[in-house]
Amino acid sequence: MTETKPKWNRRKDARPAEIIEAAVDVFIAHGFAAAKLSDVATRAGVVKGTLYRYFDTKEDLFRAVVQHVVATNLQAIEQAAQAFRGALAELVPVLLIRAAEGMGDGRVPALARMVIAESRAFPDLARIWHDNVVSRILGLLSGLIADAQARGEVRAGDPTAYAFSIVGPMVTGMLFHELFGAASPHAPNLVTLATQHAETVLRGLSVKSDTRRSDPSASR
Amino acid sequence: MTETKPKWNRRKDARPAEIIEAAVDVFIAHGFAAAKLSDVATRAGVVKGTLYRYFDTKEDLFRAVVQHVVATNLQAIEQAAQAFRGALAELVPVLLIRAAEGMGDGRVPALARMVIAESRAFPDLARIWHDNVVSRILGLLSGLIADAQARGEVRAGDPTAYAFSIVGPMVTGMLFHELFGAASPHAPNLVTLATQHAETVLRGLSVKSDTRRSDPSASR
DNA sequence: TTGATAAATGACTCGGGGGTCATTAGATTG
DNA sequence: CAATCTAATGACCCCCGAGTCATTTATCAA
Repeated sequence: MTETKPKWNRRKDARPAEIIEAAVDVFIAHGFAAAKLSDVATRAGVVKGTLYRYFDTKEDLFRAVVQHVVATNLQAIEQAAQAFRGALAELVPVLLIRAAEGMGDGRVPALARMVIAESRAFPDLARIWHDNVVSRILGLLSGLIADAQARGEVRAGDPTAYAFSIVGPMVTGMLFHELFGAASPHAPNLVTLATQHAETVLRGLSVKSDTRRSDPSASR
Repeated sequence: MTETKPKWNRRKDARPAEIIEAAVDVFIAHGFAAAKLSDVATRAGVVKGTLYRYFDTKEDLFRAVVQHVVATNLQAIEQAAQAFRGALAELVPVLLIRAAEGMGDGRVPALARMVIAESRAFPDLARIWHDNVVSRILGLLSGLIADAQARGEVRAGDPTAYAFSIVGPMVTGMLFHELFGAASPHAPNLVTLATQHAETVLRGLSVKSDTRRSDPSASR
């Protein structure tokens, strides 16, 4: 047993990923302000000082965390919807139910919560989230809606607002679970919500229906 | 000019309200962790030490702030909806549009954001918000929906999930504005969203419609 | 094998802000 | 008009965590 255990080893390229991974957990668990860099370091199997070789400041590390998670979950979302060709009525239920299932792990909602929490202190953080997640999804969806309108499948109206009609309840439902857990008597079952809301909103969007409401002032 | 200005005066009963008022602004502006009690004190025209005569700790003050705002905006919400007797189709547009207008000042959304931000650190905070705001609104609304179902106005389905279908887009829209402002090309106009979504969701809920969708599996 | 390089360490500084407390001085009462 | 009470002050303590840096030591190149 001459030289078995080195006190540590160099991992110039492996470290950043390990640190970010650890930081994700710590930030999600405690929020930005309450997260301690020493905790991050410990969890990464490293010492605090080491962090500063890879990240200049706590904020930098936080930004890296956000971008990491965003990038991770991005292609999945984008592929799922972008690869889709067909009637909106086919896509919406699939989209919502997939969302309901996919958010079960709590990684994305937790990060969304973080972003909501810290975006006032770091406005660029909101921008990252907006540009990479929200804007893409909304753009994609409202584009599909506009197409469906052109094909005469969907009633006249603002496509972006329609996009909110579609995804809003799911977003709210996820937030509800993230904040209040399943304990509340009003906690929605996400899959039920997705199924039922898809049905409901599609009935509302479709041109075929003819509910004859009192006010016939058409668009906008 | 013998005794014009006293250095300060006693305001045993006025102080707490003034302090809370100041704290609302500071907490909303910076979030819990970043808010400095010295700032709160200054804004309240007082010195930091004075705060501790009325609130034992920063957390206590924060809780008081939340409860204050909640209490303030509560009767307004409750009256508006509870006093209402009539068809759901009449209530929903009014409710959503009022929400769209009322949230313009940014007080409630900002606090909601705060609660979202800090609820992991202070779980009881989430409970306060849940019990006093979310639960009441949801209970009220799903009750009205159940009534409407009993009268044959609304299709079968989970009333709570329907409630999410109604309010979700508005909640999401408000959050959007709170987080990203009006700068984004996807920022919804809240009044437009309220109007259009009310129309849409009511078409989706109504039994009269007969969109004849592929799958006739009725309830659930 | 042996320098040279720089990754990693850990003990350190430092500032900021939450919380305290002896003192001051408006109010209050008789 | 005292004498008393206590709201309010402001100087203070002190912890804690972000960020630093001289030193150690694994790794690489020659």
